[in-house]
Amino acid sequence: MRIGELAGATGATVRAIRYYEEQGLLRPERTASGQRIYTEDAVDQVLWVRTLLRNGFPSRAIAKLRRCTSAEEITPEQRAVIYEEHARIEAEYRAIAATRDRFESVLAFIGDAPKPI
Amino acid sequence: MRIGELAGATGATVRAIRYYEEQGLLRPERTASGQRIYTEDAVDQVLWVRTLLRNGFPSRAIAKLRRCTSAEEITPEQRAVIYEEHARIEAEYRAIAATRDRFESVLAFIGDAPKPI
DNA sequence: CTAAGACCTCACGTCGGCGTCAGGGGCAAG
DNA sequence: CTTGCCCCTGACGCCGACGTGAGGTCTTAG
Repeated sequence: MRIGELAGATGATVRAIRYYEEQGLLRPERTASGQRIYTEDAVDQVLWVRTLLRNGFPSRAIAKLRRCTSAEEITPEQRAVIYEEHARIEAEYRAIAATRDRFESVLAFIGDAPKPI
Repeated sequence: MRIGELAGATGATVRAIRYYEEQGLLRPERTASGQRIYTEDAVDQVLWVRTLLRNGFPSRAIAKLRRCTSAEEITPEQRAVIYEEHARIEAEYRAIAATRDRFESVLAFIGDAPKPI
């Protein structure tokens, strides 16, 4: 598929997809004339990349993990990135959970009475 | 307390605290010579502001919520902000939880074998 | 063959949350 | 009184994840 189709399938913009490639997150083939050609897998890859980005992953961390596909060896650096990011995401998860709880208790009062935030 | 003490008590930098004021998130008193004076409450306020910012709240949303303190009326706009941000944080919570789970399953394999991300 | 799209590569603009000077004022201790 | 530290107001810098042209090329429908 070409870039426009991939964009449509993922909800990303064309510019964003080119940006992901620039950051080493995607490696599409090229036609003789230079147009990018993506496999079907790219859809899931882009969706996953966007999930990670939304969750605060720096694109460099994603790029480092990018090469660990099924049967390959995992490098110590990749292992470090995984531990590091896991810790970060665990902390973020707890923070979000706390904030969400606080909002829910606020919502329990809204509709009737105001509540301080 | 003065700004340096507040910074020490909250882990924020002096610059950050001045920035929060610039965005309407804090309203310290001033001495005759212009120095900022904070009450004890400011510590919790700053901590809460930073929690919200870490959780992806735009500072303008925080500013809009800032005025709804205990006994006051809540405006429709504030109500809207609360619902809106609650939806956002709920979505983010689910996304983070999913990513965390994915990482945990990866971690279950690391140390022994590589696992795709 | 031609015209409309879709695509290409630079390359500068934007936005939020501060960092980081520059240049100057306030204040408690010795 | 002066030394040293904290404080003040601008104002520019930075970084990441794109947006937004400009100016040219490719592809495909008619």
